[in-house]
Amino acid sequence: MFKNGDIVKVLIPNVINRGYDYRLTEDADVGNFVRCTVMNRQYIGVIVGLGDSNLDVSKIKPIIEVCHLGKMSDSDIKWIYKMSEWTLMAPGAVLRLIINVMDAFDSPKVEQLYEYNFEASCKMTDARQNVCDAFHSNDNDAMSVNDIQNIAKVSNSVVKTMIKNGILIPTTQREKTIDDFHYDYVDMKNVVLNQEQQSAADTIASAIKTGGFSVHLLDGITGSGKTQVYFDAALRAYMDGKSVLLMMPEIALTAQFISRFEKRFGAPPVVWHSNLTAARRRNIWRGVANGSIKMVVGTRSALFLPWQNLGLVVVDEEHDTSYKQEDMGNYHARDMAVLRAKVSGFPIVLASATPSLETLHNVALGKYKRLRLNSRFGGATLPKIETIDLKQEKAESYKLNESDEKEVSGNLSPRLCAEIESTLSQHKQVMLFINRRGFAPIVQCKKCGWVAQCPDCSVGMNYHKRIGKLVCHICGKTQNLPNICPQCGNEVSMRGIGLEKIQEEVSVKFPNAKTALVSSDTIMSREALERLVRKMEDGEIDIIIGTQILAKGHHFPNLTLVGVVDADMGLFGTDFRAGEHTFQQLFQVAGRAGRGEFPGRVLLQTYQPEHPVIQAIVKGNRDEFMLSDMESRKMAKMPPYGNLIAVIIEADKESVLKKYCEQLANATPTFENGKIMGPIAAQIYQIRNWYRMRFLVSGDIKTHLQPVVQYWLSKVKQPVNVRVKIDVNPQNFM
DNA sequence: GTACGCAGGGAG
DNA sequence: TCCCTGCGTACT
Repeated sequence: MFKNGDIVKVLIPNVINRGYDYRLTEDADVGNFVRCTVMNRQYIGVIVGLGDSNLDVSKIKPIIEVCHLGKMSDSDIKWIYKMSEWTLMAPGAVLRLIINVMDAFDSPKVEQLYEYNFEASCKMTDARQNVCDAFHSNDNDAMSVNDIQNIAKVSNSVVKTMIKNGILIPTTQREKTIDDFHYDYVDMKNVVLNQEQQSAADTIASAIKTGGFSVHLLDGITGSGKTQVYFDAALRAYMDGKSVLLMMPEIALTAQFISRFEKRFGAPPVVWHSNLTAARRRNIWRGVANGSIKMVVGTRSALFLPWQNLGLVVVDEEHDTSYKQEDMGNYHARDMAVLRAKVSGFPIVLASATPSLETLHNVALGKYKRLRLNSRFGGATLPKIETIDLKQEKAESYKLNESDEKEVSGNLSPRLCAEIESTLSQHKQVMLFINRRGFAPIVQCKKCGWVAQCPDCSVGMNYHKRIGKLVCHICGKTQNLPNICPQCGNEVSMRGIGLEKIQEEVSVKFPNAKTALVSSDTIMSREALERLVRKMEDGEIDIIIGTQILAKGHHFPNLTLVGVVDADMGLFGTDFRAGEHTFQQLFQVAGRAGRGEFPGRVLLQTYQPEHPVIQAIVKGNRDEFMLSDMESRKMAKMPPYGNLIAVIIEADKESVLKKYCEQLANATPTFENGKIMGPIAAQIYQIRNWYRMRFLVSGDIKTHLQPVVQYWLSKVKQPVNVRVKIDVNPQNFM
């Protein structure tokens, strides 16, 4: 306990902060949130210890106030520093992930709020639908104009018109506060676990009871009932008075999932994701901080809520790449969750049908305990998976109009088409998977070879037929499609396959089928996805054509055929994880077929039917494939058999970038069992007009690379207008 | 990161 | 002489 007048060290939630000293104006403790100023700006910081700078007393400012809402425990603070050590983010940058609800300590704002008037009929445009979805994702709470714009991602004029037309109606100005909610859960005892599930649940339960750090991998195929097992664990920890976090990727957080939760726990979960109103974020943050919210279902950022007495974390779909944060700092939420459990000493559950290689490696080392669920629920059988060799079975070309002379080359092989035909005739549904948005990934001149490029990034632009424009998939910039080549004036052609192109082919070859296109371009919110799921369930769709957004989470009982248009896509990247990720993705997609009472079939179109990844999926031998992939990583000393840190240098001026990289290259330290490679131009050299170079630091598994990188970077002064991004265990090699 | 202060250059 | 810009520094 510190006394009024003591000098304490306060961590400021700021990208560069490592702690500043302040004078207390009242008694306070380590872990207390305090309000203070840095350069005349107010921040909420955290007391992390006794002041230790040798500053003149006159320079040390007083704290404005101690906030009596929540507290960080010693282990929470330790976790911040551990995470900082691991990711090489400043501790303040880590704290900023926690204190990201800026107004959590202010009294609620008085703002005009609006309700959505569901009685009013109006013309539904895309933008208005997004507004409607924004209300749905916040339980139809009243919202401010600001919230509506931010969440629905619409302009002010859309909101204004909706107010004028009476679709949005002004309502009370008071925001709901934490006291307006009650979060009590009980075991509804309406689920009977099978023997396998029960034994897994018992193992986790005993870990919760004993306490202390342990990692459990809940390893079971889709439909094997992983959710109910971790629900069981969550209940036990909750009943023990512990706080519980159920973490999952954004797209797995479905209405289906929420209703299962509600059924089991007797009340809906507190849901935390990126599309919440400011008031709701504030409420949940405060509720977690004061301990009244003890269970949250949320995306990766929920790990950074101000947890009190956190006693269990579940990471569902632990292999999912969306756990890797890449814009605000570089951290892997799954790994940081494990770190948090380790520091605080509580059990953590990782769940997946296709665990990551890193996790399986930890199982092999005996660090993680594997709990297998083998039987599929309700007797549903796994789909039969076959390949179609595109070298043997060429897709037939087609005419866009009967009268056309020209034929367009197709991408759906005769066998796949025949299977679609027969599936449709049985009144069953078809899913076609192609993991590329838009119509064509390359727009090129037929004569001179000119390729449409993004003016701000060094990548080609994709043609999107739906909006009739060229789109950059890196920065999102759109441009008009040139009618003729701007270089030589000749005709331009579309090359490569995209989602929209497949839809075109489907509409020609199956003119009577009702199709739906599903990608991040057409599905802007979880609600839009839910609507689609409902349409699918109601049989309003015959053929659903989509990207990986379709790969998980949904039961479609009538879906019996899945066609993967290009199974080779992603197999031959430079990324050493290409095989693993392709396997996981195709495995997940394959899992969509035949989840109901009807057996499913999966057809993979490929030029490489003998490729080990394809063979592993066909034979369904995940473990064998993982073993062989693991072996090749071992040979190449790649993770998990080696450590990697990517250091990406970005600058808006090429000269500055070049000079700094040169200095860094000259300053590379030598160290045992590892090396620093580079600089090379990053795979995407230019993004949003910033130039990018990349160093790769590698070392064997026992070498800690973080201190090497830290020492190396500290030797060269970083110029202004240069960004240094440090990516520990990079997942992506852009 | 970002506010602020200083030095240097151009316009009046 | 004033003001704008660009760079460097310090922030407790």
